[in-house]
Amino acid sequence: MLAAELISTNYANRIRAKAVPPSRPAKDSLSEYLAPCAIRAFEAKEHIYREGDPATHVYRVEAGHVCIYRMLTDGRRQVVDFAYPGDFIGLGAMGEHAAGAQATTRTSVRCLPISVLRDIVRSDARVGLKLYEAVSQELLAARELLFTVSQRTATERLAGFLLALSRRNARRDGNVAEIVLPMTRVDIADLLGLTIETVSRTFTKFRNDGLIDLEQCILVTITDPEGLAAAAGEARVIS
Amino acid sequence: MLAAELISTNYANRIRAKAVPPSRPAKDSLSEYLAPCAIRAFEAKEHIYREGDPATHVYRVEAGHVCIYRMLTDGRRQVVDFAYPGDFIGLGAMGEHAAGAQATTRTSVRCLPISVLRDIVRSDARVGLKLYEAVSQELLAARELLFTVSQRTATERLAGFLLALSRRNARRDGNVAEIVLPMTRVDIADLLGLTIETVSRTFTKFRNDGLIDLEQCILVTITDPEGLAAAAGEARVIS
DNA sequence: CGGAGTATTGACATGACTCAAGGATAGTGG
DNA sequence: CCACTATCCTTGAGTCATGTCAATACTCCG
Repeated sequence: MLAAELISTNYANRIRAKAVPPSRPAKDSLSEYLAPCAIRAFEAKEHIYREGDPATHVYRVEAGHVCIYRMLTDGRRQVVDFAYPGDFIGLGAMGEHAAGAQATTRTSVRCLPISVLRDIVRSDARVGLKLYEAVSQELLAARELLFTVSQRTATERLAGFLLALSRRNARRDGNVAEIVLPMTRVDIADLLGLTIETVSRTFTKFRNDGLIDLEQCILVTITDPEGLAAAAGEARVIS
Repeated sequence: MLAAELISTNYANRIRAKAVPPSRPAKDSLSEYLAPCAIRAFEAKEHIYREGDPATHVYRVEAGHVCIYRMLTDGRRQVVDFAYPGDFIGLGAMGEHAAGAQATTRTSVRCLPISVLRDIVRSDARVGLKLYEAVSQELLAARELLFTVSQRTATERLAGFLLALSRRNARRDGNVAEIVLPMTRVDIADLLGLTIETVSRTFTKFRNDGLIDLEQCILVTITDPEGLAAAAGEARVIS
C-alpha cells in the first residue's frame, strides 16, 4: 500500500508538471511572507498530509495538482476539492487536518509553518482578514459542491465539473476548449458523489452527443460549449 | 407570498421560543462586542436576509431557529445549516450574502454591522482569528454535510441528522432522548438531499423498528440510541 | 511481452423519486 | 364548539436513474 503510493502511476505521469507560475502575481500580503518558505516535492499519489495529521503547515501549490479528500472507515471517500497551482491547502485546520491532501500528479508545494502564520497574523491584521476571506471562499466552494452533489443529476454534475475546469484553465492560460484531467475517474467520481462507471458512461454520452471529444481518457476537448452548458442545467457551477 | 410569510404557520408555532441564553457564556472576544448591539425579532418564515442581499450585518441567534439555504432558479433548494441560539449567521459573506436565512420559528437575533466588525478586526487581531476559526468551523460542517449527502443512504442520513440534533440538545439542556424538530419535513429533506416522502417514510421505518417514538410529527423520542447509531452507519455524523 | 493500473461497456438490481390520494394539525370565523 | 381552510405529514403504486457485478479493453512501463 505504502510502496504502491510511492510509485508514480501510469496515467498520472502523462501529465508533466509544467511548473506554471501562479497566475496571480505575488502582490497580496500573504504571498509576501511565503517567498522565503521551503519548497517540497511530491510524486503522484504521495500525501502532502493525511486526515488526522497534526496541522503543522499551510501550503501553497506551486506546480502539479492536489486532491483534498476525506475517508470513511468503510472505504467510502469524499473528494472535497482539487487544488491547482496558486491555491492554498491546509487552511482552516485547527489542531489537526480534517481532510487529507494527496498529489494526483508530480507536485511541489511551498510550506509555511502554522506557528509562523500565527505570528504574522498577530502582527499584521490584514493577513488575518486575508485568511478569513480565503476560508470564506472555500466555504462558498464547499456549499456549491454540496448543492451539486445533492440536487443535480449525473449529467448535470459532470457537465458542470467540466465547465468549471474549463473556466479554471481559461483564467490560467486562456485555453477554454482543451481540458487535461489531472485526476483519475475515481477522483472525479468521489468528488461528484457518483461511481466510476457512471462517470465513464456520462463521458461517453457527451461524446456521442457531440458535446466533447475524448481521444485520450485524460484529454477532453469541448466541441459544443453551449450544449455542455445546457447539459449542466444552470449557470451555477462548482468552483 | 410575502403576506403568507408574515403569517406564522401552524406547526412552527407549536414551538414557543424558550429564549434560552446561549450556552457559552459571553467570554470570548467576539461576544464582548455584541453586547450593545440591536436585537431584531422575526416571525416563523420571515427572512433575516435573502440570498443576494448586500451583507450589511453579522447576526447571532438569541432565541428561535434559522434555516440557512440556497436556491436554484428552477426551485430546487439546498439547506446548508440550521442555526440555533448562540450560533452566528451571516459570517463569510463578502459583499453579498451567498445564502438566505429564514426563521423557522419565532426568532430574535443580535445584529452587528459589518463596518463595525471590520473596525474591530483592525484594532483587535484576536477577533480576526476568532472569525477565521468560526468560518473554519462552518467549513468543516459543510464538508461533513457534503459527505453525508454524497455517500450515505436515506436511512443513514436521517439517523445521523437525528443524532446530531440529539447531541446539540445535550450540549444545551442535557436532554439526549427528546428532540423537538424546529423545522418542517421540507427543510429536513432539503438539508439531506432527499424528498419529503422519503424523509417521512424513513421516520416511519425508524418507528416501526423501535428506534424512535413519534407521537407528534415534530417530537422525536430516541428509544434505542445504539440502534439509531447503527442505522447511521458510522460515528461520523453531521455537525 | 506481460503485468499493473485504469477505463469502458453491458446486464441487472434497487433505492429513491414521482405522482396521487388521504389523514393530521392548527388557526379562523361563525 | 363546530365546520372550514390552509399547511403539513403520511402512505401507496409505479418508474427511473444510478449503483452493483462482471467482463473486456486500453495505456504505460519494466
